[in-house]
Amino acid sequence: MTQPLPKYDVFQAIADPTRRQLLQLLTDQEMPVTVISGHFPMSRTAVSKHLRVLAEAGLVKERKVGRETRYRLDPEPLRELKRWLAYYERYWENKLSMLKHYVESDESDETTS
Amino acid sequence: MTQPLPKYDVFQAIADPTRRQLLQLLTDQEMPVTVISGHFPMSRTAVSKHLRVLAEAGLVKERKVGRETRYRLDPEPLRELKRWLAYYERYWENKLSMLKHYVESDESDETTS
DNA sequence: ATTATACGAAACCAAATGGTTTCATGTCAA
DNA sequence: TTGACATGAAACCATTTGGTTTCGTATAAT
Repeated sequence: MTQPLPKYDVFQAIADPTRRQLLQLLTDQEMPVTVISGHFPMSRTAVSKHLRVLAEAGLVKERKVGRETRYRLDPEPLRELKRWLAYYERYWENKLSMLKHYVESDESDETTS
Repeated sequence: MTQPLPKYDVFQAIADPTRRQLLQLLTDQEMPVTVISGHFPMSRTAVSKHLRVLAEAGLVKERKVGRETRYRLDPEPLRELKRWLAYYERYWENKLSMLKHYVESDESDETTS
């Protein structure tokens, strides 16, 4: 009940460039925190925080193995992004519709004044 | 030269829910600031700032008409997002590859220890 | 000419963000 | 058991962010 109400959504999660790099890095490999942070010019703790943000957004899954925590990509939440994007896709698919809208709103005013 | 070096990229721009609503609102209509801000529970100035962020990311275009500034959607920068997304798409297209990766990285360790 | 409208700029503020360092804890290795 | 390693939690800090209010200015309307 009362879902933990994730603090971060996909949109926020991918807004940060470091987090996007993290996703890319974890695409093909499940990796422990220390190894992951080795790829970034910031402290392990900082990377760890980014990972938690990604985890809250559901973009990575963690798994405890001995004393280490391994992370791997879970692209599932990107579906939402895909759907969001699909809505606008038709607008660049044919620039015609764009132009149409532009002209229409333009006229609707010029003719009224 | 030396491009104004846009302060906001698409990822940041769409991270904010208000700005996503703005995009949606401007999808079918070119609108002046006052009208736009009428759709939001915040000050006109606040909306204006969001619009500037969107403009810097190239997601909206502004046009001065008399004393008003009209904004309209420009979905072009969303192509970049689309491309970014395409990279991950294959990973959810078949969960098989995901599982494969998972098992592989799992074994590569269990068998080594 | 005067007033009202549409807007941006500026100054300001609280909260969120991205980073740090330090400390505590659990697990592995000698 | 003793020490090293892997990690998260906590406290802290500077900057950014998202919002506000106030003021200036350009354009439109009377």
